Amino acid sequence: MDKVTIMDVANEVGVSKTTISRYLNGHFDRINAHTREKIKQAIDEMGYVPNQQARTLKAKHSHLIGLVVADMANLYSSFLIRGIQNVLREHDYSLLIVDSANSLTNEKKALTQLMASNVDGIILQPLSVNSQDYQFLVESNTNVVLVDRQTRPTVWSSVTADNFSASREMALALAKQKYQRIIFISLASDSSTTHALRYEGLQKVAQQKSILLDALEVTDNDLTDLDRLLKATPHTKTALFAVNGQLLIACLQWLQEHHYVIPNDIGITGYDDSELGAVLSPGISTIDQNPQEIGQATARLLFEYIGGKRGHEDAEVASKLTLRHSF
Amino acid sequence: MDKVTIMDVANEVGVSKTTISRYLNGHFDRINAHTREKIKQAIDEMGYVPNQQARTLKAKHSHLIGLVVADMANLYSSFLIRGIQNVLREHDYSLLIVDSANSLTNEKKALTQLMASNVDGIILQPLSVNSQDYQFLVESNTNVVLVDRQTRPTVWSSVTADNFSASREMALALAKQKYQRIIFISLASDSSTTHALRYEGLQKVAQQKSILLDALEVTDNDLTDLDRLLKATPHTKTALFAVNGQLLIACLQWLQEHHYVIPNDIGITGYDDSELGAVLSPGISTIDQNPQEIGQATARLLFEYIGGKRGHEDAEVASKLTLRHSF
DNA sequence: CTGTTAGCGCGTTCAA
DNA sequence: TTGAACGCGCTAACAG
Repeated sequence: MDKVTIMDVANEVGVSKTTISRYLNGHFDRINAHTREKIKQAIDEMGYVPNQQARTLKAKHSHLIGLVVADMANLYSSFLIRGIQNVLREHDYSLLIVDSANSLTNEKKALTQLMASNVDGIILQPLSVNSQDYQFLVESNTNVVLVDRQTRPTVWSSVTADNFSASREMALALAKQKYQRIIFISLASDSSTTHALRYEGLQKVAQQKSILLDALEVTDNDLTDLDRLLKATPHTKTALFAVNGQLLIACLQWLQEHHYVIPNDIGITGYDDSELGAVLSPGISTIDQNPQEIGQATARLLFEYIGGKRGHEDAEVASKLTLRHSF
Repeated sequence: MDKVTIMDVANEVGVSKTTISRYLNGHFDRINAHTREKIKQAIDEMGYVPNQQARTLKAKHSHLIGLVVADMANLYSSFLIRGIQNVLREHDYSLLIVDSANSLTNEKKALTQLMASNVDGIILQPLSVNSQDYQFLVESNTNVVLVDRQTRPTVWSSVTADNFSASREMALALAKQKYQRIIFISLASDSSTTHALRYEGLQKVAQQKSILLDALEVTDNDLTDLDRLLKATPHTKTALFAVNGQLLIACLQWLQEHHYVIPNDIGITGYDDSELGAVLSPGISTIDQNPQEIGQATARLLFEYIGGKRGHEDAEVASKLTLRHSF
C-alpha cells in the first residue's frame, strides 16, 4: 500500500504535477475551474496527502512549531500545550514537544533537535535566566518566544503571567486581614525571574504596610526548616505564601501533619496549578495563572513574528485570584 | 546566517558529500580513519546538523513518533508524555503531539496530519471503541500502539492500566470494611473499555460478597442525581467509587457541600490522577494508574514493533492502590 | 491557464 | 577507500 504522491494524482487527472501543486497551494486563479474540480475529486478518491518533508525541503517553512517545556509532569504544561494547540490548529501547524525535565543538557539537545527539524518557530520555557546560555539559538536566527519566564538581558519576546501584580494583590488581601508576617516559600534550585517577581510583589506591600517578609528556600519539598522559623516568632499573625502548586501542596501536608489549623493557627496562600484550592477544606485562597491563555497568547505572538515581523514585546496574561478561607 | 549543509562540510574537508553522508550514517568501515577525524572536526566547528526532512525523504524513517491524546488538560497526559519522552530520548526520536480534545473530528484530522508527516509510529489514546472508525489508519499500514484504552475488535497492540484487577482489589478492601453498597460514578459521555473494566472489577466482588452495585452516569460533573440515590437507601453502608480524578474531585466537593462526613456518613474512593488523595483530609484511598510507566511501556512496545516486527500484545501496567482513611 | 525544468539536502547505487 | 550521478516528493521560476 504505497503512499500516493503528487505524480500519481497528476497522472490520474491527466495534467502535470505543477498544476496539482498549484491546487494544493491555493493558486486557484491559475487553474481552470474544470480541472480544479477534477483535481479535487482525484485527491479525495485517492486519499492523497502531500508529503510534509518534501514540501519543507523546497518551501522555507515546515509548518512545525517546537515547544520546550521545563517540566512536563505538571498541569501547567498541560494547559499551556492545550492553549498553544488551540491556535496551531487554526494555522494548520503541528507541534513538536520536548521535555527538558529541568536539565540544561536536555534543553540544549532539545533546542538543537528542533532546529534540525527546521521548525518555523520555538516556544521556550527557559531553564536558565542567562541569555548567554542561548547564544547558539540567537545566532541561528530562529523565531523564538519565551513563555512563563524571561532571560537576561532581553533578546526575545515573552509571554508571562502578571507575577508581580498578582502577588501584590494577594499580599494586599493578606494585609487587609492584619497579617503581620509572610513567609515566602520557594525552591532553592529555582532562580527564575518569575519567582523573583512574585517575591517583589509581596515585598512591595510588605514595605508599605510594615509586614515582616521572610523567604524560605526549600530543597525536595523538605519543610523541616519551617518549624524553626515558625517557632521563632510565636505570637505573630503569620501566613505562608507558596510560590507554586507543588509547594502549596507540600505546605498543606506539612501543616496538617503538624496539627496547624487553617486559618486559625496560620494563614496560607500561593500559586495553584491544579485547582486544588476549591476542593480542600477550608477553601484555599489561590492565584491561578491561566496557563491555557498564556499558551494561546504565546502562539499568537509567535505567528505574528513569523508572519509580519513584529517588534519585541513582553506580554502579560492576567492571573485569577480566588479568595476563599485560608487566611 | 544560512544553514550549513552537507555540501559545505564536504568542501571544507575536501571530500565529496558521499563521504560525509557515510560518516553521518556510521558507515565507518568505508572511510579512512584520517578523513574520518577531519570530518568530525569540521562538523563540530561548523556546527553542522543534518537536515531531518531531507533525510526522511530518502531514508524511509522520519525519526518522528506521533502521539494523539484524548484530553490534554489532564495530569494523566502529562505523565504519559513524560514517560514516552524518556524512552524516545534514548532512541533519538522526536515527539509530535496532538490533542484531540475529545472530538472525533479533531482526532481524525490529527491522525491524517501525523501520517502526512511520515511519522514512524503512532501512539493513540483512542476516542472511539470502534475499530472501524480507524479503518483508514489500518489501511495505511502505520505502526500503531493504543494506550490507556482499547478498540473492538482488536487490531493493534495496547498498553493499559490493570483496570479490572485494581478495581477489584479496591472493592475487596471495601468489602472488608463491611460496605453494603457501592455507587460507581462515571461520565455518560464515556463508553470506553477502560471504564467498563473498572465496573466489572467492582461487579466481580459485589457478586461474591453480595454488595449492592449501582452505576450513576453523570453529565458535566452534575451530581444532583446522587442525592436521590443516596436517600433511597438511608441505612445502608455506602461508598462512592469515582471512575476518574475529575469525578473524584466533583464527588468530594459535592459531599462537602451537602455536609457528609467522610468516612462516617459515607465512604469514597476511586481513580486519582493528581495525587490529591494524600493532601485531602481525611486521606482518600485511591488508585493511581502510573501513567508515566504506561508511557514508557507504550513507547518501548512501539519501538519493538518498528524494529523487529513483534507480534500482537496487550500489556497491562500495574496500578498502585493507596489505602488511607476515606472508607 | 498549463507544462518544462531545475533544484531543496541528503542517501545510495555503480564505477573507479 | 572514494566520487559522480540519480532520485526522494514537492515548489517555483520561466516559457508557452
